Amino acid sequence: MAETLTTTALTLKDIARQAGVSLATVDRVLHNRPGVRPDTVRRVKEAIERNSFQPHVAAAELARGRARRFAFVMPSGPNPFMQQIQDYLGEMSGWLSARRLGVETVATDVFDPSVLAASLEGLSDDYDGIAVVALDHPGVRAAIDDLVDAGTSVVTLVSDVPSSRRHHYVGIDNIAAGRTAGALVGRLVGQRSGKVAIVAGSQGLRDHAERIFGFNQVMASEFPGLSVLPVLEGRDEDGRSEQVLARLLGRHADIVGLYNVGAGTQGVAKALSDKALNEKALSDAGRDKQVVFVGHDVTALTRRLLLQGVMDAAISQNPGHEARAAVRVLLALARGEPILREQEKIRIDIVMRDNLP
Amino acid sequence: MAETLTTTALTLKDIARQAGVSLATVDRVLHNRPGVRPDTVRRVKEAIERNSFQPHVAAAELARGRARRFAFVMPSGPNPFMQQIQDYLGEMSGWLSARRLGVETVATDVFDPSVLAASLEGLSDDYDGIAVVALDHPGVRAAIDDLVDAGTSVVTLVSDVPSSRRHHYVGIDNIAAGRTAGALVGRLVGQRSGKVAIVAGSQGLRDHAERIFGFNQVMASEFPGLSVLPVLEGRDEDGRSEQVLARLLGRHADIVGLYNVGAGTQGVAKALSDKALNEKALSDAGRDKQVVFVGHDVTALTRRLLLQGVMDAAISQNPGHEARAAVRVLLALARGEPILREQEKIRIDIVMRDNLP
DNA sequence: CTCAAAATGAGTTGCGCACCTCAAAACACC
DNA sequence: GGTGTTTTGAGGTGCGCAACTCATTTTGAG
Repeated sequence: MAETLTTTALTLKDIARQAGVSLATVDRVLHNRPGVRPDTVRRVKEAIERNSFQPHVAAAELARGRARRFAFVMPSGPNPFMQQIQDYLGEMSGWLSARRLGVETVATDVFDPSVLAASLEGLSDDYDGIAVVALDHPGVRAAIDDLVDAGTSVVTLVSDVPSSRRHHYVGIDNIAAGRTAGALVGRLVGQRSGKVAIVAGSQGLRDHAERIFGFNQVMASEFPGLSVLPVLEGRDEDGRSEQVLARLLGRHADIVGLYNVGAGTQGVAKALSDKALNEKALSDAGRDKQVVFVGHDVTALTRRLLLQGVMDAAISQNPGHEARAAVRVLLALARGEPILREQEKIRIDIVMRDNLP
Repeated sequence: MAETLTTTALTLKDIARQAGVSLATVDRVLHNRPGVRPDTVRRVKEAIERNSFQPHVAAAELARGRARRFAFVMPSGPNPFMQQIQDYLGEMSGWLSARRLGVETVATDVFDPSVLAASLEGLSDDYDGIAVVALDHPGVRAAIDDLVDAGTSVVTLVSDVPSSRRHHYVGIDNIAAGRTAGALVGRLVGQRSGKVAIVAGSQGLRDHAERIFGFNQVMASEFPGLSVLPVLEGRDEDGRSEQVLARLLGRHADIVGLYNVGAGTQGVAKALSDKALNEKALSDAGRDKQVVFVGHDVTALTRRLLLQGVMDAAISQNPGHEARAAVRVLLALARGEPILREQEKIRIDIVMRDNLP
């Protein structure tokens, strides 16, 4: 009836006795210190295996005694999503200080590779681990690899540099996110045929490009009745996004779907509702006359738009989860503990009105 | 440029000095031990506040020295979702034993209130905390309250007993989950009108009833073109689910949507694909002839059905997250640490083909 | 067999805190 | 002022491990 998953009470002393060596030797093996014969190493490791012994993390942490410092290198500028991540880091402060962990945020222009690389370079002396919202660029990759070589743990956050030797990536697969957006737009449009608009910040941003790629993939293969219009670039600004989209909506009367890849949501929504108003003047349109609108991230704004029915779905990555996962991964790396991949994996959330978090 | 979120290096000794008292007195205040004048208590607490001091968890854990034991009271029988939770608990074994935490699973008939209550009664002697998949019944509520009175931490898992004094609920809002399912069926059906079928395990199960309630709520208020047929009860069994659904599909040619509330997914899918085959014999039907199928949980089966396009969406609660959240909450309760509500909250996930985890 | 190098044992210290004891001091009451 | 009670101080012990020193033993090379 009761199945035991774990039982332990052993200490290093027990391992030493079982292996027939002293505590000092076990310690040497455990921390890969030199001066132990290979055969002895094997005997100790066997004893550890046999008992599936795990050093008591609390004791280890206490004995090690070092306070660890982590840096979060984040974009300067008023990005609401990044702000959310920082807010959630702030909420962890009690948790962090109870573990003697220091987390500091370093704001920098992550969009300028040389500035970002320069910001990273100096950090390895001051920090045990670094989480960075990274631009995928050779200079940045080199800076990351230098940090890793210097013994600093590095995780990329939200935006990855797969070619670097970073230890971990905390974020979503943006191609899959784009595919998800495409499937949603296509399915929610239903049997209607028509055109689909895309508003992005810039196609030069890796994450935006990947999302667009995934989106187009799905549209082409599964929704032949929908034709995708050339991507509009709104630079993640409300004003410009509104402007370019309004012009497009004016030119094409048969737009049935809209994918907003990045920020600038306020402007996009404005252009869309203006259009709806105009049409209402002409005919009393039902749901089927409306444009299906899918965007990214759950912010105060998108939350409101979802509740109002202006927006149909938001593709989201949980910023709180990302903040905590990054800290946990850095901590696990610093302690030499294994990473719980399943726990740290960031999911692509589909958020609609009724499952708003 | 660098903003400090946390800095600490203080110890209890520093607090004692600042408050002008001895270590012993600080200890008394910290652990609510008697024998300290109110005025002194205030001074000590002020010193703690002033420095936002947090006791070092590792040191506290080590000094306290107690190994903690938690029990997970789960349904016996082959429920794949519950099996997943247990699997994820198993994956944590390293993490658990490194913290000297023992987690054991207790299988019982959670659907029989007296059996469940009896299982719970004996547990408070052996365990510091208990997670239970609870049936909402007065007897069970009483058993939970008894455990709480005995000083045991209790969290309800997946299924709640809101009227009890359990410390926490780890699971989703099933009404909102039903609403989400309703919105998905309605939106994916599009402009078509017709009938919608519901297959549940039993309307007597609180979670199923709540989901159905939420589902109907949305259908009634937002999709007047769709009429919901009486709920079929499949007892979460494949055979029976297939049978009742097949009969319904035979009687109503204009079924355009299907909501499977619980298990029995295999049977539901079978009935659905048989119908599709029959129709294909008559006319070469496009997507618009198909039945929109929304169910719950991501298992090997639903994953396959989503990939095949048989199923359109699965409403899911992350079993790994639930397992870990339950453990973390029990641990936080045992240690007297605060619970990170945001972290432990279980979301309603919408899983479609392209965002399959 | 000799000697240096390598491997190992034995032991110490301290991390920060919980928990305990015992004595001293402060206080309240008559 | 004396007595009993409450409050406080001082100190010790140990949790399990990391990190270190120094003495001793074993090993391998010559």
